Amino acid sequence: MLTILKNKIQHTLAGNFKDFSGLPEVIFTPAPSHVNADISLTWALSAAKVMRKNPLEIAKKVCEILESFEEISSATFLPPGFINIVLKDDFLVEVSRDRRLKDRSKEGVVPTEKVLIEFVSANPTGPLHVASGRGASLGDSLVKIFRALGHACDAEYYVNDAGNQAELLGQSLQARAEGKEPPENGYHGLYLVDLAKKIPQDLPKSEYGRFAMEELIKTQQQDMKDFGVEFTRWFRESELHKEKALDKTLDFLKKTGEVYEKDGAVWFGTSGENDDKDRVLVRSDKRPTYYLADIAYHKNKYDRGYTHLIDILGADHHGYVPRMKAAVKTLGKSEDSFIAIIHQLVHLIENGEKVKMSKRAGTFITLRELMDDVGRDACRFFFASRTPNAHLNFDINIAKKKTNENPVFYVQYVHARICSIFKTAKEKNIEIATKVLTENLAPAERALLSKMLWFKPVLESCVRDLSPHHLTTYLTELAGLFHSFYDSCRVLDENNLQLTSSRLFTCALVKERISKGLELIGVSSPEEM
RNA sequence: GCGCCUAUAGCUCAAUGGAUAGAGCACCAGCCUGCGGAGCUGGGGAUACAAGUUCGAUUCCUGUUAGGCGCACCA
Repeated sequence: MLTILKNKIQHTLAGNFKDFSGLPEVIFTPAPSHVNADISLTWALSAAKVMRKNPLEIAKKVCEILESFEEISSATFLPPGFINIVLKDDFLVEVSRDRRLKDRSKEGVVPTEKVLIEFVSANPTGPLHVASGRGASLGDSLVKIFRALGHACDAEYYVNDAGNQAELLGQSLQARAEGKEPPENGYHGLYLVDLAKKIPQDLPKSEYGRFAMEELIKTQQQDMKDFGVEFTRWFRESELHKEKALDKTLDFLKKTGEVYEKDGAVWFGTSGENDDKDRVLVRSDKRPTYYLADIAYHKNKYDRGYTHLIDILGADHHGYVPRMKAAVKTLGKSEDSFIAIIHQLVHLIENGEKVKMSKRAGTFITLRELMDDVGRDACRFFFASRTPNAHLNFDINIAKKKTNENPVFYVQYVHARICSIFKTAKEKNIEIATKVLTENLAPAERALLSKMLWFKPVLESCVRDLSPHHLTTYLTELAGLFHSFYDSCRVLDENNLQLTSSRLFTCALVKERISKGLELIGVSSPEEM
């Protein structure tokens, strides 16, 4: 409904200023707290450039136009040309009742865009560590947000089960089974000690690698499940080999003329605007590289009908992006059909010092340990609240405290409080209204309703920036406004049942937003805490 | 050496080029004979440094400093 108003304003302004071309788009932003309005526009400021007129005069004219709108109570302008809109209470109430996230105007249209987000994709040689948790949180939240807004979006985990890692893994496992230390370049994590105890008695040693890998894949799948992350598909590299996808991809690439042989290896001419040097596809010993397999995998994604591929990678793999972009281009796909989200690494801090993590030495902290210490909700909320391309500091001491130093409790508490109110209301047989009373709307309740206008726009920001952190910020703000409302507006008042049921409805709306928002980042909405 | 990312309050995080830079936690002062005090109200406290573009810069450009990551016929 807010979109409808925006479009209406856009058209009206276009009509009123039809002498000008290239007028800016109308963009609604929340009004800053000190101006006491619902919506702000900077349209006059940007229009001033196009019109070559004083922005303040434009703003004045716009306000005159907006004042005639039936949805708008007042429109005021301030230097240098800000416009602040106060909605009429009944319109605000109507809008806040609208829970639709999907745009109904597009219903019936066959979706032409299919997004595939690939994330985590950790090697099946050990349990998942905390950095994978960040990628998992990002990916899963984005998939859920994309879907909530009505986009077709799938989630995929690429299982690298075909490399020569299985052999090394097998050797490491065998060493552990014999009570020895794994080979120098092997896997030293203690998880293999536990796994060694589970080796079936009649299993030939040649199968140890396979066995360990399958077990570790199961562990990773359980980790993801317990972390609240769902994948549409766990795609195995071995599937590509089965259908000779690497050979076929290589043939395809050869036809483009960018493939050549040198020193007995097959090279791909990726250098140029993207990459800084050419890359090997097939080694001189005829074994394909990971790169060729990954090109085949991405080709497979396109062939399955996905129009937009999003890969979520840790910063330690960012150098990989240029060659993938080069490959995408050679596959005949537009460069913007492939997007890499690079998230910076997670630094664990314990007792004020950085925890050094080494996968080879087996001294890394697993996602499982973190979840057990901190709880899934706190983990998910914490990971989701930072923009991907910034480093994330994770203070283990604070995390372990399970105190309200983590804002997730602040948000969840709103949900628990509302549930408690509902419980009391039910005991007293007070019904929830289907509408909020617009007369005598208390300031705190009005502020709360106004905040709820921004739920969907916030989700759209998340899609725009490919990050769920706007949502956690929003939820914290919404929670703050609710606590404030709760404090100043008594909900249950048996002397005024009409007001009571109206406020119960406001609570119901908040509860819906909070719980939906938390759900989108994989956090639970407890009814009691 | 080259490339990518980052620097905002004591801590952890926000801010499509906009207004008085917002929150949570911590700290100080208040608030419970009513729906959950894991709460509310008030207070102090921040854009690494230097130039530039702009009516306007935390945001964009350049440089400096500090930190993280990457530069394989590994994945």
